[in-house]
Amino acid sequence: METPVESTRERLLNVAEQRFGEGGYEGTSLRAITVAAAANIAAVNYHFGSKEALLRAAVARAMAPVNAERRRRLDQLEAAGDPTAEQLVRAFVEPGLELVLRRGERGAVVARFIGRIAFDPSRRIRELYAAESDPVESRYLAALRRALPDATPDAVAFGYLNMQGLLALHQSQALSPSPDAENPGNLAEALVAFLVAAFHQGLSSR
Amino acid sequence: METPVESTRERLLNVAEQRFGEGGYEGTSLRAITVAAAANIAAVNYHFGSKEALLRAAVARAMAPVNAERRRRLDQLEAAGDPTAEQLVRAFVEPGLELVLRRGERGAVVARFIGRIAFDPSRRIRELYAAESDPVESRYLAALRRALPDATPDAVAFGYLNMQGLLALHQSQALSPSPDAENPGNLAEALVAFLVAAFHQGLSSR
DNA sequence: CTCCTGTTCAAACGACCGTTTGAACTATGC
DNA sequence: GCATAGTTCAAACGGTCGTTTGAACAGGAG
Repeated sequence: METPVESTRERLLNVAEQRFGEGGYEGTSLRAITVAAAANIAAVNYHFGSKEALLRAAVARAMAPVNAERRRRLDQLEAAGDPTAEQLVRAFVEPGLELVLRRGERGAVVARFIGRIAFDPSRRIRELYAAESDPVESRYLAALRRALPDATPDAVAFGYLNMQGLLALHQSQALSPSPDAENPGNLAEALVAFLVAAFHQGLSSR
Repeated sequence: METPVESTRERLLNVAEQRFGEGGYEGTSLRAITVAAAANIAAVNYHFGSKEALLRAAVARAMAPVNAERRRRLDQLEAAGDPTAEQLVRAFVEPGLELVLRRGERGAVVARFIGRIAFDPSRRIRELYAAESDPVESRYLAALRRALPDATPDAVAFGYLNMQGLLALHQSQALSPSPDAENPGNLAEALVAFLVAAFHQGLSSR
């Protein structure tokens, strides 16, 4: 071995990210993960404690840079005055899609993993994801309410939910062949335009 | 037995609808279904042939009235001239949410089932759903392109994908506590307004 | 060298999975 | 009556699941 290669723990997280993203939590066995990671079955329980703890660790690792970037953008926007709805939507959506843009194949794997887990059939798993994506939510909601004074708080919350959902949907690539699959940059622009229009026009009438 | 109660086949479909909608396909065992339906394990393979065939039958039964209503509305709209984007969005979204409105508790169960299966982690299952929801798709796309002459075909397809996705998301109740959970009528209106705005403003710039 | 801590390993645990079997039951047609 | 076709049943099939066990291995500290 020339390169000090990844540790067993890292290999498990990498493979878990990929397989959970492809087959979901229930649909992926620890044996499939450990074989692909060239690790022993018992390694999962040694390093993480259980299958669900492995998932939790993978979600936390995958969400950390996204949350950090969202926080950074929010700080920057709010330091310059009251941000517009478009700026806020951009600050939410782009960090989620930049994964795909900037990190090549691994970025696409991470994005699909995040998107898939966010909509897992099991409420338990969805809540596990929600806990990791929570930290910036209330700040975004407050800023959006300020940017859209004509919309009721309920309407803003409704829009935020739709934004979260559509982003996760595109991340997971669950929407059959997305027309922008081969061009993630266009996807981000199209999604931002779509959401901004919906926020501005579609919510005020409520 | 006084009432001729439902047949084993119907009870299996009803329970499958409910359980698959709660736990997803992988997360729901045939034993859980047959116990709740007061049927023998072997009944599934006798009446349907396999677990997947049971799912297929349940999806077909659940989608039939939705597809029929969408077709009916499309026929009616096109008979009266070129429909607007709002009319088309309404004709797509409302049949999917009317389930919840008109059929009480069972309607909500069916809606959640449909929404959940549409985003199942397994590509196989998603394709099974897509096959059932296909028949009206091309008609909608063509009508939408006519209603939005300023948007490119790709942009219209992108909007249709988002509409499909958001509807399924709200049907599945995967978006944590939806603010309109207790009032499905409002949900339909809000979703239509949200989507119509996005279609009109958000797609023309592409 | 010896101890010790951290890691990996093959093997097995009990539980649950979807599916199949063949016998038992039911009702209808003759 | 009897045969027949449709349905239900308990039981078992082989497999896979997440988890646990206890021994083997590694390498730095004393």
